Amino acid sequence: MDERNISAAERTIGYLLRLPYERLSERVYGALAAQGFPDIRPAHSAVFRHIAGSGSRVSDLAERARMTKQSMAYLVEALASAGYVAATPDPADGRAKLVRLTRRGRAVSETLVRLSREAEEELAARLPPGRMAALRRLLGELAEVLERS
Amino acid sequence: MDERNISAAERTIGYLLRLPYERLSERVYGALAAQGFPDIRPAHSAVFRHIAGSGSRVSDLAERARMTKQSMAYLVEALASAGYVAATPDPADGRAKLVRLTRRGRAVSETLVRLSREAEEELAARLPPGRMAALRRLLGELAEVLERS
DNA sequence: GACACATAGTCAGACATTCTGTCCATATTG
DNA sequence: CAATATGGACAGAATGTCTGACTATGTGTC
Repeated sequence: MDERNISAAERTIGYLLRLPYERLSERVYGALAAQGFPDIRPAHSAVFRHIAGSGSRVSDLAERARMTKQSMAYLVEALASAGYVAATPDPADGRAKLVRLTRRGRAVSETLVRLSREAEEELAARLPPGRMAALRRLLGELAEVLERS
Repeated sequence: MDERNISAAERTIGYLLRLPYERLSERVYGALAAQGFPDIRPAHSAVFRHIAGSGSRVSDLAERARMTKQSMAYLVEALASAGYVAATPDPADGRAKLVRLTRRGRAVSETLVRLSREAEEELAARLPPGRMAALRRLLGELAEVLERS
């Protein structure tokens, strides 16, 4: 059996999910760097994706991103020292601090969403009409099932 | 805007791809560990996924996995010292060596494919009939488009 | 055949991203 | 108030990736 071209049957669903994910990441974070945010890396999306407009606690961010508090704190610290987020004490809890996006952080967040949408649209244009919408719909259903566990 | 529950419109396609990928990875590599291969981690899939039955060069593996020779050599070395692969000189090229799966390496490869299929089937059972097949088909089309670039 | 260039692999070092374990300060609850 | 839980910080480690520099071998041209 020649595995140079992995047969369709042997492509795991994980491989099929990972391939486009990585290509999109490369593209989006490359473009983000070109637009003046070279220090934002894919790992930081865990923060941008989950942070609330009113600010979030590190613990909350960690839980939503399914990582340890320490790992999330590392990401937040990097973003804070680069001016993308700022932390203020949580008035409701003396132990906690609220992490908020700065203006620059909001710019990153909006740019990420825009670049991702653009990448998706360009990819959609290379597929038969409706395919990308169907894919998005299916992935949404899958996410719903997964979030329920 | 409350971002605690990311609205469907704001879910990037990257996020939608990444979510199931990560859940599947956790599950598959957790099960693999439980079946006696605790030292195989997701990064090693770059080797298992691309290695040819007749053996592959490190450079070839690196290129197919889209990583540097050095990074691939690091993964191969870890697998070699744990007995999952073995390297022999390439008779056709004195600079090169051929990396081959050992019996134990083939067992891992087969187990990975099986576990992934099982995970996919169980997930499919939690979706309306046909959805997983449709998803796989769409991801296959997407991969075809992406490989062409 | 010699030289120039390309390729396979290695060594060294760096960095990013995660983890575990430990600890302190503050809340919460019986 | 005592006991426990929680938010966060500090220290250390493992993993996986990169760049740069290097050696040895192969390839192609004169």
